[in-house]
Amino acid sequence: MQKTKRLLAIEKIISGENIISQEALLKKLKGKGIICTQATLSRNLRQLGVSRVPDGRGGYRYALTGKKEASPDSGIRLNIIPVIREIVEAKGLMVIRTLPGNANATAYYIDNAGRYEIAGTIAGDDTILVIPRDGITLNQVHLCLELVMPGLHKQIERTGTSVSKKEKNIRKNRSDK
Amino acid sequence: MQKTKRLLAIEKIISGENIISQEALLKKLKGKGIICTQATLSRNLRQLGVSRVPDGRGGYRYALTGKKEASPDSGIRLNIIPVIREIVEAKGLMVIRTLPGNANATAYYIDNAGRYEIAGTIAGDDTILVIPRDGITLNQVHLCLELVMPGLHKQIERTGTSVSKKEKNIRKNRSDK
DNA sequence: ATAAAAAATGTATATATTTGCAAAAAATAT
DNA sequence: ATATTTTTTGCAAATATATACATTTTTTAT
Repeated sequence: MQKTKRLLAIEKIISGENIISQEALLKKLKGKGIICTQATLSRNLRQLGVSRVPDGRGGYRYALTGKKEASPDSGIRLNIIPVIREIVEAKGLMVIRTLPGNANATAYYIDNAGRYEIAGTIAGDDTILVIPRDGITLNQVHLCLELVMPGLHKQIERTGTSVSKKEKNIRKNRSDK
Repeated sequence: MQKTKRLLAIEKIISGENIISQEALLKKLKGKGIICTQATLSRNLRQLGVSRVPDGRGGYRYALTGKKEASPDSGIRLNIIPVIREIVEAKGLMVIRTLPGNANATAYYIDNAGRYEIAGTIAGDDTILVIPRDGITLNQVHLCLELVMPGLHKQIERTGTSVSKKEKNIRKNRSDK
């Protein structure tokens, strides 16, 4: 997808250079062969959690805030799903089983998505505990994970609930905002 | 000077409420008898290092960035506190987020305090799950942690639940600087 | 493969924020 | 106290960013 590539490029540029406006970023991207409009950039920046912060010298620059610095390799994004073996719900929590040794990387990935729905994750060797915030249903967490890792549920066995049409609606509303 | 008073009021408002635009802030100030134009506000915000950050839910809010919190009173500061970034309550549990790699040491520290209120802790890389004993409220756990790490809540953002009276006081004191 | 639904994008425009400039207020010097 | 310099402010205008809407592209379902 074109968007993913652009998002990664934006993260990279912003964490490495002094970008003072969306127009400036637009040009940098152009230099990399990535072309879009300022409007798209505006939307992408919001999505990435990028904000315009005072640089302490009377000006402004764009910076990644709230979320972690650009993840070095993007490859993990595509490979993250195959290591997930099972998703189990219990006690209002979600337990994700992964291939041995893969829990941490996966949890790290989930954390990095910076989703509000997820209070936090804890990873052992092959198990991740996902703790939803109060007021967040497990279905919402599923949707959230699906957003973070598109295609996830198609591949993974899910124990404990079933996905309904209602869920789809929730999802729709979410992304509409 | 009028300006100083305004700057302080701005900080206070922004750290306590969800401000989504300069216009909104303008009104809040007006409610406190502080009147100025949006242009002045713009200048003040830059001076304060306040920026407009994506709120993760499709909107924006103003937030203090790049500013260290005032660390006034107590001389005794356990160096464990600075690694704690956030405390979230969820599902009757408490999730403590730390700087990467610091969860274990912190959890160990908490365990060693030997508090009855805490059934146990589980730590990943940057997240600790604190499990209260049955019959123990999260507020009790907070108090407990405060005992173990005096000054903790003054420094840490707490999210996930409605705020108790006791806590409001803590917050109040905090923003009063 | 085709239809249906959802997501992404550009255009034009609305909204929000910043800034040049002149006036007013505050601080400093005489 | 008065003049001089510096800082702060409002106004109006410039600039920057966000968004409604229509359209295209991508994804998902049949």
